[in-house]
Amino acid sequence: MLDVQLLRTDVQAVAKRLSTRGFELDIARFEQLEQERKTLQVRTQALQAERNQVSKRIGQAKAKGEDVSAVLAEVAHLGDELKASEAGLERVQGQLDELLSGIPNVPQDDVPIGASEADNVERRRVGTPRAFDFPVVDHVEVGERLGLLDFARAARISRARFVVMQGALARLQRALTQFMLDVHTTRHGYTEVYVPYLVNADSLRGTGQLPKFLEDLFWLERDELFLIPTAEVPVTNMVRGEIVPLESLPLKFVAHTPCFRREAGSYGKDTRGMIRQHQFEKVELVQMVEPSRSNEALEALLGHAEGILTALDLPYRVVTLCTGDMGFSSAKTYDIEVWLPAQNTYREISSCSNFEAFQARRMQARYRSDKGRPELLHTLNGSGLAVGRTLVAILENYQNADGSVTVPSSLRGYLGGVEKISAEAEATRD
RNA sequence: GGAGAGAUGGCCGAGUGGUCGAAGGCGCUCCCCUGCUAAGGGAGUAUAGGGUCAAAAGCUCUAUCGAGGGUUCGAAUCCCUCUCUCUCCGCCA
Repeated sequence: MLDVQLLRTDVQAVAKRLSTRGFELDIARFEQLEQERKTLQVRTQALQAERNQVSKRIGQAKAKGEDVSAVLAEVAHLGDELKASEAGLERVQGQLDELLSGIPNVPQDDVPIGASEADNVERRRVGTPRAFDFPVVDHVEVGERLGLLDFARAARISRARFVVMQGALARLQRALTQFMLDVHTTRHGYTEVYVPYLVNADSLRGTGQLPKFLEDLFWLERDELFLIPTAEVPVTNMVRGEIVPLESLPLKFVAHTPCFRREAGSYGKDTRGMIRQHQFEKVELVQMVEPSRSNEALEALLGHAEGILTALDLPYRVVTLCTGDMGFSSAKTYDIEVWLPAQNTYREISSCSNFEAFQARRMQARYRSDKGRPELLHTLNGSGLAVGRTLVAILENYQNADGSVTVPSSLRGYLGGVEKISAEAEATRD
């Protein structure tokens, strides 16, 4: 949520900046609601003040044993008037909140302006895609030939966009998760947290998934809970409604969770394979920092995510998302895209964003500044990394002509020293 | 799931219809005193929003005693619903 003060003082400038991301702010409506709000609030508060004063007088009079019927008659009219005024204010405030919570974050000045993915700006490429001397196959074929990846059964158990993995592949996913968590906790200074996978609506409002993106969520209506679409939701909401001491900053959390997404509106996209699933594993990095530090924190966080890819020796590139492609709550986002040889392209494997105070304002997540005043935190997060897609990248980039998959050296310790996953090894294992 | 008890400021804790944003204590900040330390004295110490103002300061108003609703001229206090915590029983990983 944007600072309403900002809109009051310079709505034109805000609207202009929002238009760069394809959002048209209804200025007339905002100004009209603000006008109404102001009138109603002033009137309501004046009536409340009057009521309070009279009530106080009644109390004093009664204490002295005086007759209060005259004063009571005086306030008789107040009740209905106040009630009507309060109701009006509440209605307008509600409309204002609705308008406000539907406005996306304002992009930072250095975010490239553009309409879509096509206008994102590549920032750097790291690693060289491997040259294959045999026809590469995609991860689905790699996994199915090994007998370790099964979409048909998953569909029977559940429905489309789910997967069953077994044997060395299931273990490889677990190894990846462990590896990522270990790197972030021991080398990058994050505190590992374990969090709920079912969250309430307030948490989703806090990080900006609600009210706009209900369609993308799995919703357990009976229990008024939602399956998390990302660990960002429970982890960021750890500080909702809190005022954290300055000394505790920056807060750096890493969490491994499954993520659940309905993928409404993406029916034709990525229907094959594990790229787009209703359920996938992710290791998420979240930071809460002082406002002046959030941009350097974003660069650092991006580096932490990249560290996983370099350790796995997977080629990738970093792109700065343009205004039109950024997420609703973000002020600046970098995507990391990993090389997928079978698609002959780079695909998103991490998204690192600075939300500035946008989420913190919704959550009322604050810290006590050196001036002693509570101020809104800046929140950031990024995948470090999407485990499922990392698995895809390994299967494709590390595939061999004989159908086996080499295990990246940094993961071997997590797999009991196994160097290669092959059909034969699977057939002979205990 | 059943029975009971509770939720007040950074913390402890008083407050069962009136001058209560809330006694008292602890903690914290500033000042004074004390040649160190200890002790003592004084002042201050929630959050959000509105109005005034170019802005800030200041002044002023409103809201908030777990959350939401209700009764009342007036609610921390009475009523209803919900959430959470604790104790006992049951069940369970």
